[in-house]
Amino acid sequence: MKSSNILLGENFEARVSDFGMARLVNALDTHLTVSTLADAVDGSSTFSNEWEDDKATNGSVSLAYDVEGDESESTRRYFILVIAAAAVSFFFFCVKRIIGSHSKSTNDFLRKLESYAEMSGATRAIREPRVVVQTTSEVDILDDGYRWRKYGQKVVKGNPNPRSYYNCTKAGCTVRKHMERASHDLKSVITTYEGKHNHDVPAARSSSHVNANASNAGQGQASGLLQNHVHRNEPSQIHNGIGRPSFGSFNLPGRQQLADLGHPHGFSFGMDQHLSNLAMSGLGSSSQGKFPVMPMNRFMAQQQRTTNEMVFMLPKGEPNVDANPERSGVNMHNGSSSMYQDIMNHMLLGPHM
DNA sequence: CGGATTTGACCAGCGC
DNA sequence: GCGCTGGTCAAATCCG
Repeated sequence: MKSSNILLGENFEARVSDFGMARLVNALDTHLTVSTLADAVDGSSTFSNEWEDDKATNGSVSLAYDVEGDESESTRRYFILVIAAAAVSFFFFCVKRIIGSHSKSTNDFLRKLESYAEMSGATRAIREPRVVVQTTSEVDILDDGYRWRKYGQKVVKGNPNPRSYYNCTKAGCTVRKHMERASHDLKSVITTYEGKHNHDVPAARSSSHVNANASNAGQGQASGLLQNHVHRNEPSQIHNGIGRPSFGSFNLPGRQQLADLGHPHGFSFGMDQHLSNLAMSGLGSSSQGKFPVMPMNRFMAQQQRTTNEMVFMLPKGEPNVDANPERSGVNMHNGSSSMYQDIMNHMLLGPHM
């Protein structure tokens, strides 16, 4: 696998509805939209790329990027471009995983995106990669398949809800995460992952993560429900979803759509009206509530009882590059349990396989 | 009894 | 230098 060195700029945040790429994959039954938009920039030139994948997928994707000659916008445009490349790479990773193809046109397009990122001078030292996952959930516990040990809890400024800190229990694995309920929305759970697992997802899960937050009465039971669904029901669905794509068509409304969304620096994966809340956005001092939300399909009915919306974000102020090939393995087949790692690998490394 | 959780203390970074 | 804040440590406690 080749690392793409795609850099995610500061303040990058990405949203993906619901949890697990496999579930996302299952949801992609109509069309996706990928677009980028500069904030109130007039396009003196436009980069666009129309791409059409295998006929079997009936898919087409275009990317639009608006630029202007204003020098003061150069930094912003740089970030937008890089983020766009990362987002599209992420998107194409999804596509490629779904259709199981590596068509020439796909790879050409991805290479073009990569080259754009590199042209932007997108190389910088980074700290541990981070992924922020936001979900609307009745329970605090989001089962990502790994086993975690709680090592601390803290009330942070601006949020009356305590933040819980977890370590991966696997020996030698330094991955950490912390979870908290959003102050503005008690149903919203924000999980921040830091680092990358150096091991596979545990084959079986114990109840290690249950009752991690004693302040939430009854969560252990609810969490157990969630885990049951994740580990019994989902794998079959995931398996069915991968390699059996059901894409409709992709189209790219570009800036118009995002303008409608009212978000200045966004790009989004627009699904049809069945889809609920899949969006990616970058730049800006955005709070979660400011993100555009794109519709995304409903799936995982059991999961939805507790988890309705999932958002992936690369946190602000965390430039991310991780070109370590030893840690770049894609683990899609592990289903939702490896979602976090997939996100990390492909948002940071690109879709090359 | 072993592993996980709780929780107060401690530490480091940052801004003033 | 000091205070604030986020993050981590570790002893005590809980639980299966």
